[in-house]
Formats: sequence, structure tokens, C-alpha cells
Amino acid sequence: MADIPRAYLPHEIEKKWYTFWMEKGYFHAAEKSDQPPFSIVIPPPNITGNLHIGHSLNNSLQDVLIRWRKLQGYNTLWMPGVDHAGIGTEIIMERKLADRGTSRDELGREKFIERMWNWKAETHATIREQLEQLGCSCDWERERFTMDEGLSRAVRTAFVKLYNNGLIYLSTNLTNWCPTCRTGISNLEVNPVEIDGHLYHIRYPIVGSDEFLEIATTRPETMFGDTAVAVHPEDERYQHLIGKIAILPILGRKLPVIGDDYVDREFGVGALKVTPAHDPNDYEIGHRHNLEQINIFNPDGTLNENVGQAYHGIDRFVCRKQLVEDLRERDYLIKILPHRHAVGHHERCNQIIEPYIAPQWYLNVKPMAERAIEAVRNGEIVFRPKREEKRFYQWMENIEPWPISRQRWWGHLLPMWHCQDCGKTTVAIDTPDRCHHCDSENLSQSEQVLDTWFSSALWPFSTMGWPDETALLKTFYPTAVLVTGWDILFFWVARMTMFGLQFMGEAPFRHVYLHALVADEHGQKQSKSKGNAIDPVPTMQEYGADGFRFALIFSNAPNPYIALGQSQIEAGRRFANKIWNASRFLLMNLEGFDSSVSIGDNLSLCDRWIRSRFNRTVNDVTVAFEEYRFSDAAHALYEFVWHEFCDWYIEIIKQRLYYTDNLNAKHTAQTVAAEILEGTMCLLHPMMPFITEEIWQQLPHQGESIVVTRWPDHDPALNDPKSEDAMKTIMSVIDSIRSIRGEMNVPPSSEIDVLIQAPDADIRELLANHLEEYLPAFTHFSRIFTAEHQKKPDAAAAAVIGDIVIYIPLEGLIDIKKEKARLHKRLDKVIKDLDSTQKTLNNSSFIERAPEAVVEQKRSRFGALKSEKEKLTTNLELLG
RNA sequence: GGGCGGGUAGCUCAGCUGGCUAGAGUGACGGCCUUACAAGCCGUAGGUCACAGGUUCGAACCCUGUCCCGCCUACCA
Repeated sequence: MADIPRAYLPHEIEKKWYTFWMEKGYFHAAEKSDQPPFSIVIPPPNITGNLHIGHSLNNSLQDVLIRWRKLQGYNTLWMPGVDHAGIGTEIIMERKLADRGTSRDELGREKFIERMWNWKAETHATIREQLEQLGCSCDWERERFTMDEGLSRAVRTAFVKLYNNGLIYLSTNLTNWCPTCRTGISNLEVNPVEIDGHLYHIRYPIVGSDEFLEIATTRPETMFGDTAVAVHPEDERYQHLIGKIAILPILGRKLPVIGDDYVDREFGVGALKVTPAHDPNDYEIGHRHNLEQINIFNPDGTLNENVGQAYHGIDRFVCRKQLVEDLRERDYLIKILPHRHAVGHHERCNQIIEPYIAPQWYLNVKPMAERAIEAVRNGEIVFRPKREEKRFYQWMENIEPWPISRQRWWGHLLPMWHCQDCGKTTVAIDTPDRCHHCDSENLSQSEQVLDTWFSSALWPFSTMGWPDETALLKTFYPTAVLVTGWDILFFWVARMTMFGLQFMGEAPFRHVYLHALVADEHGQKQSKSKGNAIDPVPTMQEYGADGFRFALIFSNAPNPYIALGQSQIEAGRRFANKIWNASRFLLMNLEGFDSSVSIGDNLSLCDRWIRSRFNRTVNDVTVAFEEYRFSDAAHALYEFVWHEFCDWYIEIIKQRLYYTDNLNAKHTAQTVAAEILEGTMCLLHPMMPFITEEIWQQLPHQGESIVVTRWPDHDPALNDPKSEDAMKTIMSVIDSIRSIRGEMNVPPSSEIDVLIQAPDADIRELLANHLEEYLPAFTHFSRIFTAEHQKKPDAAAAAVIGDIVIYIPLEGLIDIKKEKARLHKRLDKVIKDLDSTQKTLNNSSFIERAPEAVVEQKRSRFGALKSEKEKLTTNLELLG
């Protein structure tokens, strides 16, 4: 046993056991089983590169649930996989191409996609390796990719069904256009970012007069697309201009001056230019007034032929600068004011989006959203934390049609074929030979792809074989719980809910657990550029996967963000080390131990106590897991392992393990210690899979792995409040002795006498029976005297616990001044508490209205405080 | 503009279906290499629970208002 290392060294252990688990096939779920099913589908990581710390948290939590439920006897399935992540991945690839001096356009579609597949292979392997390192018990044999054959068929099937239901339609509206990515995107993908911009005031001459109409705009370049100028119809300043014609500066186009309620008289100068093709509000105004829409941009954000020779072909922001100069020169520019406002940015490439008219395919999600709302309202789906339901409703109730087509290359092609002959569209799951309308073979498939979230929305059932009616679906759909960050509630959770209800007729999950996002130790968002990001891989290497996982789970309070820095992770590692060393100690003392020999009824008080405490911990952890209070579960175990099992139990049984000749007593201690340690390893296993397996294997055990053992049952009958109370008394006495020694600076090696005055005969007996055995673990002492009354020795320090008084004679060591100060401090606090307790008890309303138990509690507290006050006072008097 | 969450120890946060002496991790200070663990052990200090009212026998917790902070959401040019 001496070859067990002193400090926990995770590396080899982790690798060894993961390989073992895989060889045994523990993570592979049975399609059919007598056991109840419990399934989770992973939020598929994007194939954009390495996993970040958010993934570590997300997957640690899922692994906790899966491993815990497996121990409870469920047939568990954790479905793993990765997401092609559409535009996000394309952008990564474009950057890589740029580094090599080439580009997407240069490569062409086919070659580009070929590169994407290679990149996918690379990142997919990395992601899987990192999840394995973390210890994830995924059913790897079933791993899926959103663009693999089966899932692609699911995507086409879903599309065709929706299309045939009339829910998918083509519309040429204003969309959010990303000129950098050259595609339309949905509202969700647009991040409004506050920026310091400008408000440009420009004058538009009025035909047939000397007047000008001053307007204000943040985007002067869009004036090329103006088709009107608008004022408020009741604005007395401008009423007389309504119906007249204004002249567009530079281009000289004629623009009607119109009156529209939309115009805010208070803002700017109370007049605005109307650009229906490039502003959502102007688009609406345009409709109301039958205005022409003039598109002024090319798809890449350069200005098109509608803007006149001088600006044609140049970039939108270059144009803005140039145009402002020209306006200034020609005296159209009145002023430029600083103006802070929100500007939409594409969440993927972070470039400014333009409202732009382009044909897009839309999915009418309204009817699906209604069913989804209903599913949450009637409790078919339950959100944790509950507050997330509000966000869900708010978004769902105001849902807008979802633009699902993207003018990109990487993703699922729309299953649509255009007929060159009749011009009609054929929509089909499998590539059609002929046009469904005219039978022509002259078909070409749409080149657009679907929004990446379309396939994600199918994930809970597409991964299980849908549209086929597979055994897997039958067993594991709907999934038990979806575990993900709240940041993708709308992107993903909402859409999965809608699609699950639509295609499976049943919500895809019973529970949705939305966990925190990981910030740094000061609550700042982690990011590579800020340099405060914690990279999981080196972290796991340095601290071990278990310590890392524990730190994440321990910190995962029900907050929107969790602050996680180096120190939290170090605490996780220290805990793993503590477990390791406690186990190491016990294993060293288990030599010659025969676990098959049963113990009699010679349990010591501390044995009964630790069993009771363990039993309660089983309950605490189980209930916490059931309620997704992961942090509470971690805290309960941390407290039990460190501050009860290690700090007290192990210390106390050293006496029996080392020094006693009583082999029965030793055997009992070994039995209980081994039993509690094994049980604790089970409780810890979902959070810390590796170290618990390693220790469990070395302990006396039945079965081949902790992964497939049984979760301890909580048995209320095993709670032993009597032993807990008795131990509490003993622990208080020991604490008091330690406290005196500490505060009086008694050298650890010097032996002391302990005089205890205990009026209660039961307490005297309790202390007389146990203190001799328990105290040596905590302090050096020579003799203990317990009596009904004790005469205080001259030079002694005193401590009071209720009606128990402890004297420690400290001849030559005691500092009277210090001792008096110590007692005074305690006395002050006791008096304060006593006063407030008395006040409460004197209040007749309290006696009448408060529950009996609360009153009783106060009374007994009052008694204890009173007794303590008297004893402290007496002792102070004795000190003179 | 609307909505949500928060303000508790130096730091990061638990506790909030009202009722033991308000806790943890981390940091600080003092003492220990005590044969499982210095990634450890022992002791100590540190809090008007943002502020002001209200409800109640009783409020960190419930209600109202105020002041800060963060987030989500929205079409103010």
C-alpha cells in the first residue's frame, strides 16, 4: 500500500478507466430493456474548433445526470453528435483560406465543400477526444452529425412535410442582409450593438419655392434609395409642405412630401427621408403610400447602378464618407451631430447588417408556436429555473415567420428543383427524375441551403432514426431532459419544441434545464481576446478532469452567470486530493481486513453517527439531483466528505485502527469506514467518475465497475438523531478544548488536564464513555475528570457549553488578561442573544401565535443562554 | 420603451414556500512539517443582509417606493 502516491495524479488513472469503460460497453444503451428509459441528446458542439469551458460545464452536468440515473437502474442513453454550424463554420474556413492567400470564391463551391468535410473530420475528432477526456459517458456507437446521410434525409423529409402543409413559402421582403456573408439571416442572428454614430442633417430643396426641408439620418448613403420625404401630418411647421415635391440632393430625383403618423415630431427635426428598400419603418411607410422601392446595394454591400456614376461600385462605408463630403461642398449638409444608437451586427461575422430586399423562403411558425406554448402551459414541458418559462412565452407569443433559406454553401440544400421547361418547382425528399408538373427531366436543384438551426430543431428525433419508426425512438423519445445554456433558448430549445410537437406529436423533452454561462472570477465574460478564458484541455491536464468537473458543478449556482477562475478550479483539485488521501489512509489500514466477517452490535457512537450522516447525505444529494440543484449536491458532498468523514470520523477511528488490542473494535471501524467510503464513492461518481472508480476498485466491492453498481438508497429508518445529538455534544466539548488551546497559545506538544462539570447524568456518562477514546485524535492531554461539580483550579481557562463547564488548568501558561477578554467577549454575545430571546418570550402574541415547536425552541435556547451567562459570570468573578 | 435578474464577509456567491446563533469557497491574520493529505491541520478576525417605509408575534426572505448594476427584448430616423 505504500506505493499509493501521496498526491493524487489523475492522468494515467483517467485514461485507464475511460478505456476500460469503453471496452465494457457501459455507455451503450439497449434499444429494448425492462429498465425505465432515461435519455438525453447532447447539444451538439459546432465543428468550429476546440471546446470551450461552457461545453465543459454543459457536458459535465449531462454526464452527472446520465451516470446518476444509470446507477439508479435506468436504461440510459446519452446521444452524442456534432453540428455542421452553417455560416459559423464557413467563416472559420474563410479565415483559414485567407491565411493561405486564397478565398471561397477562388476555390469554388465544390472544392470549398470538400475542404469543409476535411475540416469537419479534424474538429470532430478533437471534440470527441475532449469529451472523452472530460469523462463523458456518451453512447459513442450512436454518434451523429447533422449532415450525415440519415439526418439529411430527416431534414428533407421535414422540409417537404412543412412545404406540403403550406407552411413554407417564398416571399420577397425586407430581410436582414449580411453583405460580408452575402446572405439573408433571421432576426435572432442580428445583435444590436450600441455604437457612437452620427446624425446627419441634410436639406432637401422644395420645388417651386426657396424653402428646404431639413431631415436627419444616420445612414446618409441610403438617400439614393429615397422615394419620399415624410413629416407628421399634424406638424404645423411642415403641414404646408405636404403634397409638394422635394428634390433629392445629388441625384435630383423628385420626391413627394408625405404626411405619416410614424414620424416623431420630437426626434431630430421632425422630418425624415423615406427609403422603403433599406429601412423596416420606411418599408412600412412605403406600403402605406404606394412608394417605389429602389434597391441601391449589390449583395456584397457595394453600391449598385441605381446610385449614379460617381458612387457605383464602391463600398457602402466609403460611399458614406464621400457622399457627406459632396453634400458639404454643395451646401446640402447642415450639420453632423454625434448620435449613440443600436446598430444590428451579424452575430457570426460581427459586421453591420443591411435591411435589403431579397427573396427568401420562410417558415410560418405561428401555428407551431401556439402548440409549443400550450405544451409548456399544461406542464408537458417543465423549465428549470422556472423564470426561463417567461422568456419562452414572451418570444413565442411574438414569434415572426422564420426565414430559413441562406445564400451559402455549407449546409443542407433546399430539397427543391426548378424546372427549366415549365418554370415550376418540384419539392421532394429524394432527387426527382422528372418535374412533377410537366414531366420534364430538365431539373436543377436550388443552390440555397437551410439555416443551420433547421436541422438542429430536428435533433431529438432525427438522431434516433426519424423519419423511420425505429425501436430507438420508441424507447427513448421523448427525452427526459434537455440540458443547455439559456443563451440558445430561442435559437434551439424553442424550435426543437415546435418541431418535436409538429413531427412526433409529442414534446421532445419533459424537462428543460437551462444552466449558467461561465464567466471569469470577476463575472466578466470569458473571451480569448480578453485573455481571461480558461481552456479546458490544459486545465484538465493540470488539475485533473474530476477536480475540474467538481469545480464547475460546485460553482453552478442558479445564476445567469457563474464566476469561475483559477482558485475555484484549484479548490476542485484539492477536494480530489482530499478524497484520494482519505482513501489512501483507509486502504493502508484495511490490510488483513475481511469484509465478509459481519460486525456484531458493538458499533461505537461515532459509527452510528457517520452512518446516520451518510444516510442523510444520500437524501440531500438525491433530492438535489432530482431538482437540478447541482451546486447544492456538490456542497452537501464536500461538507460530508471533508468536514464530517475526514475531520471527525477518520480522526476518531485512528484510535481503534492503530492502538487497540481489541480486534473486534478494529474490525468494526474498518467495516464501517469501508462501507461509508464505498457509498461516498457512489454518491460522488456522477460528478467525479475517474477517481471514484479508481478507489472503488481498490475497496472491497461487488461487481466489475462503479459505473454499473447501485445508487445508495435513502432509508429514513437509518437516521439516528440520538447519536447525532450525542456526537454534537462531544464535538462541542472537543471544539472548546481546541479553541482554548489555540487562543491561549498552548504548544501542541504539551499535555493538559481537562476538567468537565456536567450536571446532567446522561451527559456525564456520555462524556465519560467516549472522551477518553475520541479526544486523543484532536489534542494531547493527560487526564480527563468529569463530575457533577468541579471546583475551578486557580490558573485555568474556562469554556461553557450550555450547562457544561470545561476547565483547562494552565499553570504558567495562562494569561489572565487574555482569558478575561476571551470570556468577556463570549459573555457580551450571550447577553445580547439572551436579551433578544427574552424579549421574544415576553411577547404574549408570540406565545399565542407562533407554532409550538418554535416557542419550545426559543425556551430551550433561553435556558441554555441563561445557564451559560451565569457560568461565564462566575468564572469572570473568579479571575478577579 | 417594455421585461427579467441581481445588490448578503476583502473577492465570488449560497440562503429568500418568513422562525435555531445569517453560511460556503477563496483571501487575511496567528500557530503547527501531529506517521492519509503543507494541494494539509488547528485557531482567529471580518456582515446595520443597498436605502426608506409597510405587512407580521417575528423579515436577508413578503409588499411599496428610491438608488445602483447586469441581461434579454424593441422599428425612434
